[in-house]
Amino acid sequence: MFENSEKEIILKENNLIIQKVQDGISYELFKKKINRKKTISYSLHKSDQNDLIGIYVCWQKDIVYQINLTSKINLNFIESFFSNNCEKISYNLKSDVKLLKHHNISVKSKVFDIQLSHYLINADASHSLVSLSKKYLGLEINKNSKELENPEISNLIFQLHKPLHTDLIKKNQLDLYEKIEIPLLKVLASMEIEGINLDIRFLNNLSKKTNQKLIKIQKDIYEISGEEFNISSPKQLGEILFEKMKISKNPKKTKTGQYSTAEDILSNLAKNNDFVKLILKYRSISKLLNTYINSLPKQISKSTHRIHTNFLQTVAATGRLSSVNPNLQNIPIRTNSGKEIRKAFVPRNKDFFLMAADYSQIELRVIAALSKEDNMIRSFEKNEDIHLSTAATVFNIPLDKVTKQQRSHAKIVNFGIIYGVSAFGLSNQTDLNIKESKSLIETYYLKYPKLKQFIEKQISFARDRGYVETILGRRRILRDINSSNNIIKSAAERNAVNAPIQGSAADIIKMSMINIQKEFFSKKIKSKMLLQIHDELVFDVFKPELNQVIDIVRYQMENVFKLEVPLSVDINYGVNWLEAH
DNA sequence: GAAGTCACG
DNA sequence: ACGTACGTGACTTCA
Repeated sequence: MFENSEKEIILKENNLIIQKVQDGISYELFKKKINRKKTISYSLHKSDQNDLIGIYVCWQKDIVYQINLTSKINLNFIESFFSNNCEKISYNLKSDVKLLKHHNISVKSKVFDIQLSHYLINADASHSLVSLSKKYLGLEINKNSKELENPEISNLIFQLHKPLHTDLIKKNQLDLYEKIEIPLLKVLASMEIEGINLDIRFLNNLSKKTNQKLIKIQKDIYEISGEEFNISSPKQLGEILFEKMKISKNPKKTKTGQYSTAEDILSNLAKNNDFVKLILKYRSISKLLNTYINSLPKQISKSTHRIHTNFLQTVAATGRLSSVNPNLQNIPIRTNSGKEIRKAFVPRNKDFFLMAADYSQIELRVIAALSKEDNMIRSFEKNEDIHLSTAATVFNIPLDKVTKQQRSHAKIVNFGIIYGVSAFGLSNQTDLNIKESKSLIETYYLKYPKLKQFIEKQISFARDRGYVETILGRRRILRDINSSNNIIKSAAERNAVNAPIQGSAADIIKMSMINIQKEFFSKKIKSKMLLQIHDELVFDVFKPELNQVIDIVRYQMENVFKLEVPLSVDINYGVNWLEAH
């Protein structure tokens, strides 16, 4: 019906027909037609300033309709498009949800996200349209994904919908996709739109003080070394330390043959060398200054005056989220000077607190539950300090006889279990030599036999099936699990143990985020969820709601999924993120 | 753009 | 006898 209309422009490129839908008769017909379709793919047309100028839609291979916003075809059309019954196929729906929200439009239709669905099929693989078109459609596209234009995008994602949907079912991921990832995307969109308040004046002050410290240390370094050089250059620093000053007999080198000046190496050398201490001091201060103190203020939105991170839902191979522009999942906490930076993250105004809710030892609880290691489960049930009780168990002594050092060793082994422990790695992390590390690990397995069985079971499952699974059935494909190269195979075996643990913890916090948001909505809570940092959620809490919010968050986080161990959550609040810890 | 380093869980 | 912890992102230097 469009072909005969004089008003439409028909373009052909690569067999793709692009039909412009104009004001008047063709638009009216088009609207009726859209409402009869079952599935439509779309791609939002944005200006360089990220303003919405139109939309491309596709419901038939190689035919794309272009609709530009005009006085007649306005946002009402976009709103009804995202409200009707027909399923909308998109690529990176979260970014569209945010843009539409900006225009007060919410997505009510059933949706399918190409990128997100493939993340569940194979998280390690590329989810770019170019890769997916090759894998599922056999198309060789000689462009990189950034060069694809909107009409091409809507055409490709229309064709990708069915094969991806089929693959989701085949890989048993549809439930996880529909019940977790799709609802979560909307939660993340709200959190990103909300943003977090930053105290710029505090950071500016901190910047001045920190900068002075740095200059002083720089001067001291130049004085001792007898020359000025770029301390931030590992190459130059290595030459000063290991050639000019000869501070080590057998300097460790990196894989490219350069002297390694990494922290763990310099820390050892610093024990009896004040110059190296100064270098480490310089390094840590310049890191804080460049990555956080001076950078975060530049990321504040001019319109909202807040920091809006972007949570990436399709990057981490285990099912975790990641955070970019800026990364708010690696804000310093471990050192005293690092902690200062957390004070810059503040509530939206005086009527709010910043509140943090942390899962306590969630990964160890997960491994205790999955392995059904009764001894460890009991420690969690009794709410004991898990590293202390591990030390008591492994060294066969009462809890109150455990030394600091024993607890610290137990802690390192506990983490080692999660990562895939080795005697070498353990001896690297402790003052134990390889022999002592080996015997510590053996004793550990002797006392926690089911943990050892669990590890073996994961590896044999992976060898059998080629993947491992989380508590919600999220898969990580381990193609190297049967590799003839031992190094590669061992790495895959560590992944077979680690991925279900890290991934199950990710499943759990994702579920709780969805439930918390739902509760906030139904109880008309004004407080907002702002950040997720793997085992922690951060909230802007309206003061009158404090007790109610604490109850909701604790209940939802602790009861979201029944494991054979209790889940425990620590909640704190205050006038900044540091106080909320 | 890769390499090295280091911030977090 | 081999080389190692699991998962990320950002910054600086340098070819």
